[in-house]
Amino acid sequence: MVVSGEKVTAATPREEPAIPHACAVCGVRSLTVCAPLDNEALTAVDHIATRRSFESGDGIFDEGEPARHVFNVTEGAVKIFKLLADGRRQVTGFLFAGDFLGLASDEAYAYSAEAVTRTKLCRFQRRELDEMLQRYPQMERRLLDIAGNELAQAQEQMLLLGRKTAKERIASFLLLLSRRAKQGGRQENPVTVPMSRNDIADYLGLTTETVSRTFTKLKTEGLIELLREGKVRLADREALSEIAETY
Amino acid sequence: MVVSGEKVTAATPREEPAIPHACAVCGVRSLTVCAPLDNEALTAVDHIATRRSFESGDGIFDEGEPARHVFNVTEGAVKIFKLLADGRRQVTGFLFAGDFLGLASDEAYAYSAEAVTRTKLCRFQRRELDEMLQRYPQMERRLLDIAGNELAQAQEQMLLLGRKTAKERIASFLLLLSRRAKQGGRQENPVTVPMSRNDIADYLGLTTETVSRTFTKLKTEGLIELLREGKVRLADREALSEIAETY
DNA sequence: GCCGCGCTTTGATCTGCATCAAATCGGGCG
DNA sequence: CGCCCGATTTGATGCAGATCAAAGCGCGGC
Repeated sequence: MVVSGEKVTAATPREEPAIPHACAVCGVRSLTVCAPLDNEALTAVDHIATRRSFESGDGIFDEGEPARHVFNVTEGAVKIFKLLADGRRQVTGFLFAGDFLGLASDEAYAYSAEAVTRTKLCRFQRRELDEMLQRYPQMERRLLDIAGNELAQAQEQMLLLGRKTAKERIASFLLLLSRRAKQGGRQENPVTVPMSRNDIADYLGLTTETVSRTFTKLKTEGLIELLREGKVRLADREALSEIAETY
Repeated sequence: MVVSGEKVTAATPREEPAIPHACAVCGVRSLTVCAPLDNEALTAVDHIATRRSFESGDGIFDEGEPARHVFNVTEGAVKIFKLLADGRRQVTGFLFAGDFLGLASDEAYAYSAEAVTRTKLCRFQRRELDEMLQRYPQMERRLLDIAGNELAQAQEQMLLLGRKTAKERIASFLLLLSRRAKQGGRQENPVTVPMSRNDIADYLGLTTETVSRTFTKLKTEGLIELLREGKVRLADREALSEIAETY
């Protein structure tokens, strides 16, 4: 298996250069399924991992496809989504550095995944990772924790989709992004909003227009400031929290 | 009655109870986290389990409460839900015999749980179950599977809440109930709908009135029949599937 | 068997967000 | 630097489902 490198060295069937190993210098390890691993386990994981890069908009996998791989996001942002036959789309999550991608017990992916920004992933054969999980039970326990957190997050999102108003949804979303940025060691305020209005709309069960109008309204009310490069300053976090009714 | 053909360790210092343990005769074991356990493990599980009964409407636990227990539903139906400060409610799931209740890695329950019908639960101290999971890795793997399935189901529900029309939601819901009834060994058609219109509304992100109207419309169109005791006959499953766009 | 009350159904009206439409922005590229 | 095109914002109108209101009904209790 050749890691697709730069064109200049394309002919060489050699693997990555002789860095100790990539996992050893992984900046997001403490956030991932790899967090509890000792050196021996980490070396083993390193041997079954391959790194892949994606440009903004690149598909990573499609719903229904055989789920042969799982991933860790090491850089960038990813959206996962489901489609209806007529093209209606629901974004069921955004993933950032440290997040696990591909958790689903079934044979096939339950959703599609696509890079939102330039993104780097750490990829595993599911079968090989399963062996890992058997060898290192602390890894399996960690994965169960991750699954539990995702489930709680999913339920929070159901509450949002089923019962919150547009304004509450946007406030909740901004606070979620900020919270996630903080826990990933990124800047929490102003927060970077790397996804398009349309992606946000499909995540919040709204339309692009409503998302845009609601941002404008929050800005007019002085609760947020819209900055360059998709950054948003949460000017009155207190008030936003009150509106969101959570976090 | 002793389960025949299984090994009985002569060295066991403890007597088995005169009555076989409840786990041995558990009718839903094959559906639960206990499915992969051998006799020894099952006996251990039996010792840390207590059985509890609930009447329709009884609370089982509340969101935010310290999550000291986890449960298996052995009979009946349970709803889990989250509330907003002003009383808006989102039912995030209905659980039936065989379902696991309380999966959430955190210290506190992420949602409230309440019996929808007369219900029986098998209750574990979370701490004791955790020890179990360490002793019996196949149980932990099973739990990870369960979590994966719940996650997939949650995403399906987000698609429903974010993007489906009222009619599509009701059709999806009826098919889901029927599918779950089948996999739990209950009658799939006509399907029993044990929860109130209001609970259904709070699950589907609608109002009671819209749920009622939509049932009526489906009936008028000949797709379903409303029978006694909350049973619904799916008269044209084909058409319902087409409307639901899934399953 | 009858009563009463909560649940469900049906009806009339209202509204938040969708839809349709069009300007404006902004950033990548020659 | 200026052009171009998709993304965003803003505006006008429509509608699915919410809300408000009032009958039906069905089930448990007596």
